[in-house]
Amino acid sequence: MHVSQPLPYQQQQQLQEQQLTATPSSSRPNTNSTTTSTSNHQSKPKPVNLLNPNSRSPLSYGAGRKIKIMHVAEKPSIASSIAKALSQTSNDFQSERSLMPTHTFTTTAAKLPFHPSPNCSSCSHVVTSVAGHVFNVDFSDQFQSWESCAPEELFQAPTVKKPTKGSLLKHLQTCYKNCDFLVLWMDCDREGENINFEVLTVLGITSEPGWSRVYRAKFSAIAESDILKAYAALIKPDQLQSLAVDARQELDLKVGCAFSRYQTRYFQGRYADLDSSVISYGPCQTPTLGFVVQRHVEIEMFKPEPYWVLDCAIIKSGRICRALWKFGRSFSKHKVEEVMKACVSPVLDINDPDQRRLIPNSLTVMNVTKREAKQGRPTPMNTVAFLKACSKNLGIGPHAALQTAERLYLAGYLSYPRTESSAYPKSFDIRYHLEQQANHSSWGGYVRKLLAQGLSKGRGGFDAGDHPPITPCRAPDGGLSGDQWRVYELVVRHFIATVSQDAIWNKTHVDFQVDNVEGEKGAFTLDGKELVDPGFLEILLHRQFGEKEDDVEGLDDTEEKTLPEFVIGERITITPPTSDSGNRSGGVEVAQSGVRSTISMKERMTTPPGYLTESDLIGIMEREGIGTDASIPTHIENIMKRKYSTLETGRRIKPSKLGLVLAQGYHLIDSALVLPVARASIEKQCDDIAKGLADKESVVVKSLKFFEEKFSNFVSNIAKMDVLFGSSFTELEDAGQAFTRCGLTRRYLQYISGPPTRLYNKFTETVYSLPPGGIVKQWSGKLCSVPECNFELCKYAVGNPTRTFPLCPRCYNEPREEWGQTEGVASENEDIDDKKQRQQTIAGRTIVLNSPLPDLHPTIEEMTVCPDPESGGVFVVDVSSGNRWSFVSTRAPTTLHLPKEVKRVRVLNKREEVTMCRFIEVEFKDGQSPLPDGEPKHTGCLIMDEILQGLIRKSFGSDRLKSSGRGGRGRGRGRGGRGRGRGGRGKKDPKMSFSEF
DNA sequence: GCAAGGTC
Repeated sequence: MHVSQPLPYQQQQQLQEQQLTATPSSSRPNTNSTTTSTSNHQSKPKPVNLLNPNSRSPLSYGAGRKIKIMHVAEKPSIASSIAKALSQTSNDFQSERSLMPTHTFTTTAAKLPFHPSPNCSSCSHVVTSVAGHVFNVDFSDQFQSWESCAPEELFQAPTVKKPTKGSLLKHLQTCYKNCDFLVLWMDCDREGENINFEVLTVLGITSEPGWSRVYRAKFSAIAESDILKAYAALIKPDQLQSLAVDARQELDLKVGCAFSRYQTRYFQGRYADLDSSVISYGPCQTPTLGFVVQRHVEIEMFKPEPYWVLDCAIIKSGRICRALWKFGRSFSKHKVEEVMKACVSPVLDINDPDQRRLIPNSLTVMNVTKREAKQGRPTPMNTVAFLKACSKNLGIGPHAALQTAERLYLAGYLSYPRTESSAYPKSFDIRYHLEQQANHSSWGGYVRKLLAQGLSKGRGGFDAGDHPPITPCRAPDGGLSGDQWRVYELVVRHFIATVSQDAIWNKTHVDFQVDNVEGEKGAFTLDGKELVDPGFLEILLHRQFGEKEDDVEGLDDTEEKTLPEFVIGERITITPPTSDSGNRSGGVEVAQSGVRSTISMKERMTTPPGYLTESDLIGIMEREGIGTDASIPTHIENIMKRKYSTLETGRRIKPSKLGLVLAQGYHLIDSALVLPVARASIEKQCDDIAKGLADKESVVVKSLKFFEEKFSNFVSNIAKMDVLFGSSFTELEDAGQAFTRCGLTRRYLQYISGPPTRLYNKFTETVYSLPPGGIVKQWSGKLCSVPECNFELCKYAVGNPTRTFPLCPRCYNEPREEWGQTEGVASENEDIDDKKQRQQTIAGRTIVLNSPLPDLHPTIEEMTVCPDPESGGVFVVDVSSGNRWSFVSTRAPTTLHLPKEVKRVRVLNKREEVTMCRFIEVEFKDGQSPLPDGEPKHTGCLIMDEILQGLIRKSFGSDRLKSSGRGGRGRGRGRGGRGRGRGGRGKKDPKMSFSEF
């Protein structure tokens, strides 16, 4: 048999590079070496039949020697469970807290056999983890900008996978060094399987010989025994499931972004007061909005109608009990009147021999049943139940609840908060977790009692396998307060309740029948209940947790209601209502025994349903398959953030004007866009991939075509939605104030305060967006220096201290390549997390902290006094109208201050011969020239002229709008990374020196 | 300025 040797690290790197170079350049990213093309990820070069893992047996690999195995889990907590379980027999266990906690240890083949290499002598293990997905799917750089293409082109645009954290790739590659085998321990679901293949991509294992030494551990719980069992029965990663996720990712991205870009552009180009920076669309967020709007429509459509009921009051033993009319209610007043008349009319006394005497009618007790009823203890909580409970009982929204639970999890107080399981796994040590709670001042006593008398088994629910239900796993210790404490207490009490006794009620049910009215029309019932044993109710603060026992109706609260004794056959006189006492049926004899009843008719109105509560919405989303336990809070948060809906009292969600017109607009054009079916169809297609019934490529092609058609239909019918917008929002031409002049029409542009802020020319119907973050003001009437542009310039003031730059509305929106970029080029390996840290955003939009015009834009060039080597930008004259002159860097919060004696600064056309920098002319205020000879003016190049340098004081601001405490820009991200010589800002001599030039 | 899905 062929025995393959492990690939040394360098060779693995080469292999990966070869694979990357083998991909067509058109679909490859051009800059980032860690980026791989989606379409080629996992599929090229052609691996040795991935679907037939046994195509090459590794059994004799490593025979007789020590082998090294790398294990990768989806999150650090699982990695540590795995390490703990596998290292039981080892005595060299070590944990290292690097980027991801990494555990190493050695085991012998005798004590812990590794089946893929049964004849090795021993195994050295390295166990580490990722943190969810390693890559994020996005469009390639050329399709990032909204200006880069028409939205419909996004359907066919190439996608790339960008690392969420670049340093993680290095970490994994380092750990894999010299490893013979790789065992993947991601969560056992589709996403986990996809992450498996992401790790394989990172390690460059896309073909033999690496593939034959890759295994997947399939575990259904994270107890030691489950881990060992999975380790003993390793399988191969399932590429089909992973491909299903790839397909889902691509579809979500393309459909979401195409619709979002299109409708944002369309409506923001027409209406001024949408109050949302982006009009997003998504296969989860839009149906979520749809549910909220649907309820609104139900409420709006609701017409209250009068209905009538019979109200029966039974007075016995000095108490009044209200019996329910078995018939329910009727919308016919006349019918109810007739029944009531029959009920209260006197009847012939059958005991009267003459059959002439009238006596009042009676109710007869037909039946009295008493029985014991159990109210079942609650089911263990999964994420969805937890989120509902937090919203309902604590008034904490799903987003905040999950965040809080996550913090509690990381601090060790709670088990993993994202779980589908609502039943304790067999291996879960309930008693152990309960004992941790036995000393608490509020519930310790109850817990001790419970431990002594014995626990009940967890009731109902479903064990999804990967995580137990949400449970406390650390004793309360005074370290918690506020919402963290409230959430913790809720989980603890609920946990205790799940293993407590059921509550036991004594329930009484009494049936009454009006003597001469047959059937339900003449039937009334009375229910009472007494708590015999509170069981779990004693520990719960929030009685909503109590679950109804199936066969007990009306036990949805814990109120006791005792009834007087009734005996079968007992007859109760019906007294006519006092209002009718004027015509008491001609001297009817009324029984005065103290037991009597009245029957009266009540008019009521039907009432509309309320708006959906968060809890309702979570329930609907779960039922309709919109989002996952982990993502449901995000989708709800999303429709709030985008101003599609608002949170009202009682944690009810009401659609906004914008949300309403969107959802109703989709209904007018194509209901499928707002119903859960779009999501369902994506899911269905992906299911087929996972099951091997369809191949990924053709599913993606087919689905894209499907959504592309939906998109084009949407575009051609957008007018239908626009009508709704028109009646709800202000059109741009009716909004805003005259601001600066357009260079094309010489008419004033209107300033739309937004969000987003923008300028609008109603004659050309053109929208000019403005940079977000700073303040845009009118200026002097000076025109843009670009030939033929002629737009009036504005001022853009940003940062602290404020720097003010010129801004041409048109050039900002239509930049030319020759002017260069406004954003410093990111460091070579910048990943998504780095980028997030570097950027500040307002409502999702990146704040423009520097000059909005590029440095080579003619207007900027005219004002440029010298380069700013530290940032790669240039210094320009600050255009604020204050009386102090300064030069500001276009790419960093750096300012060169001129003294207050300076009256005016002019940038001349003349350039210095060596530095090519422009000469500047400084003019001093009358009699205030600091120059030795009192010269009123001085001209020179800022870099070469010592007098000018002597005048200048340099200051550094903060890059951040809000002070973050860290200050500074972190790593140098200047263009090309040059000019890092100066460092240590603020500590330097404030007088600037250009000697380094 | 865009999605949804992992998780930190």
